[in-house]
Amino acid sequence: MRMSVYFAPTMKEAPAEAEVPSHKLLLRAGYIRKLASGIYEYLPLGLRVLRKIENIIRKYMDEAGALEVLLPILTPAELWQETGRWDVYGKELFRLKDRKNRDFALGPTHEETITDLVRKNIHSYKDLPKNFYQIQTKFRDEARPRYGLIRGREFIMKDAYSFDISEEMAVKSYEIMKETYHKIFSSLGLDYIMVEADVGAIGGKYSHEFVVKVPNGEAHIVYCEKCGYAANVETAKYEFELDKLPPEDEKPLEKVYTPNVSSVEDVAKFLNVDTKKIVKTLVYILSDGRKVAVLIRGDRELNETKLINYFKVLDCRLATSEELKEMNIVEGFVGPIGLNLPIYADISVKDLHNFVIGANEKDYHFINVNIPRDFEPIEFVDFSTARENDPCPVCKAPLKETTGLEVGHIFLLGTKYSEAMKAYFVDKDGKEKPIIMGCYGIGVSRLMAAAVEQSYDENGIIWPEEIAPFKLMILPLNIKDEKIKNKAEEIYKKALDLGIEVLIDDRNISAGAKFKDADLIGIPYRIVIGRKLKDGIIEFQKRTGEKEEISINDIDNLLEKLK
RNA sequence: CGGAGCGUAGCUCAGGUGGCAGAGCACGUGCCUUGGGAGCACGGGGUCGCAGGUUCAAGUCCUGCCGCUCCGACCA
Repeated sequence: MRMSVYFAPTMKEAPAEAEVPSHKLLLRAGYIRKLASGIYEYLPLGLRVLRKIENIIRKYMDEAGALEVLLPILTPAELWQETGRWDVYGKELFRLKDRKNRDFALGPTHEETITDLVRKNIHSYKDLPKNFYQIQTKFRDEARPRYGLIRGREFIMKDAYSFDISEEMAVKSYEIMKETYHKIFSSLGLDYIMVEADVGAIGGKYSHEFVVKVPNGEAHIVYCEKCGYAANVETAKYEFELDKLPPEDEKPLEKVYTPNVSSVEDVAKFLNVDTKKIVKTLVYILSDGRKVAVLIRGDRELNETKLINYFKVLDCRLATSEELKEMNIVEGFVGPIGLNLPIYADISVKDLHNFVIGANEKDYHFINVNIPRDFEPIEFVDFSTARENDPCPVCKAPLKETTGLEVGHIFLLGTKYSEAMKAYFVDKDGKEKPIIMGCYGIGVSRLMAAAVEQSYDENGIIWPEEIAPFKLMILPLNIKDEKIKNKAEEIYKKALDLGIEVLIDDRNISAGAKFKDADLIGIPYRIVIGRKLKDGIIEFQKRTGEKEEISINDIDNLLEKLK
């Protein structure tokens, strides 16, 4: 491709609205443009990257035996009503009406549609297993689109759905997808990690996330370098046995005056005790209306996902100041003794001695509290958010913490959708049974951003070779110099003949501008043809920084290597 | 959805107390230049987000709306 006729509008400055590196660079380098919040146009360069990513995904999905389909984006409300998600999905679901006033939704995901296809066309165990996938635009009316391609309202996703005759076979399908995802993400040239994940609202038995490691990512994960354990902090087990304080003799319970001292830090300072000996009492309202008190050691953070899962509710939240007042609870001095609420405790509170709690009275705390002498929780449960240096739940080595971007998520769904939508098959024994499902997503457009987040410098993008829009860029520094121009054209033609994806900057602009644009766009390899041509020398550069001067006689060898 | 901020040329932004719409970059033409976003000259480009109000006069003050971004909640 020739830059002189291409469309890659670069910008010296990033638009003020762009905050994160991938957003700024993809805009500046002419890969994308914004149409509206969370809605982007893919320019020629951007589309090439998308296609590269898609093709890698396709290759491994096909290899795994998955069958590519293309489902409608526009889906009738009836399907969503069947599974109840028309109501549950909420405002995130883009809804619209047709001319006859019928309700439709723009597909945010396609469990309903694919299950409908399967129930209408697959009836026997002989037709199973099946795995269908598609690469398609998805719509979610996000409350807060952000970070460019990372969280959009319209985005491109690969979604796949497996259908099996038994739990055992479904697990097998799941494992095949897990392997396939490993192949895909390593082929994309990305530094990623697979972690255990929460199943979330989509439901199901278990789930893994594939997370590209980037600084300041949205996903918080802990992992063990020793044994390979890795999990989202939402779901990572807290191994408290190794985090316990040494046993102590019980001291007599005492109420102490702690004027205006309520936060854990303040109480620790005021009473001169370790935050590990202070116990926070949090009052939560569950989505089914229940109110509970949850105790957790002062140095730990409560994990609401674990709370939701334990109480088997959809959601939970901390009680507001007003609600506490209505319950006659003294905010800032809440404690389990004399509290008229069901009391649950995080395992961090177990075997804790002589600790501090609120006295349910303004400006007072109890010290030297002991379980079960002074009160007894209903149950000790793992409610803690895992964090760096916690012992690994598998091998006890200290965990590492990192952040990343979730780019893939796989779920073993079970029969949630097949039962709701009556997707049954007749088994060998003649009995009708629900099909066991799995679903598997990859954020294609988000991957494009994730790749940039992982690999860039102050001058621009540094694409992994696997997904770069072009492999080679040729820079004739002075197009008015016939010799330079002709040599560049000659190399360009050779590269094309060899099937190398090559971009030549044949524009009549200054050398500096060509270098700046080339750095910004981030093509992995570069041949620079300038002054030294008269000595028979051209330069071969990698976007990562290495440069070497080579003789024009070695060009054929060089191109052969790039093939 | 809660909190904060912003909206003036394609982009980045300046335009105290109300008084002729601005700069740099980008764009066009010409000259010159070609190893890190060169220089000179000339030129084109605006519904100052929208609507209403106050005023002799509004980019500027007031009200409402819209859009965009950030923090949080949410997020298969």
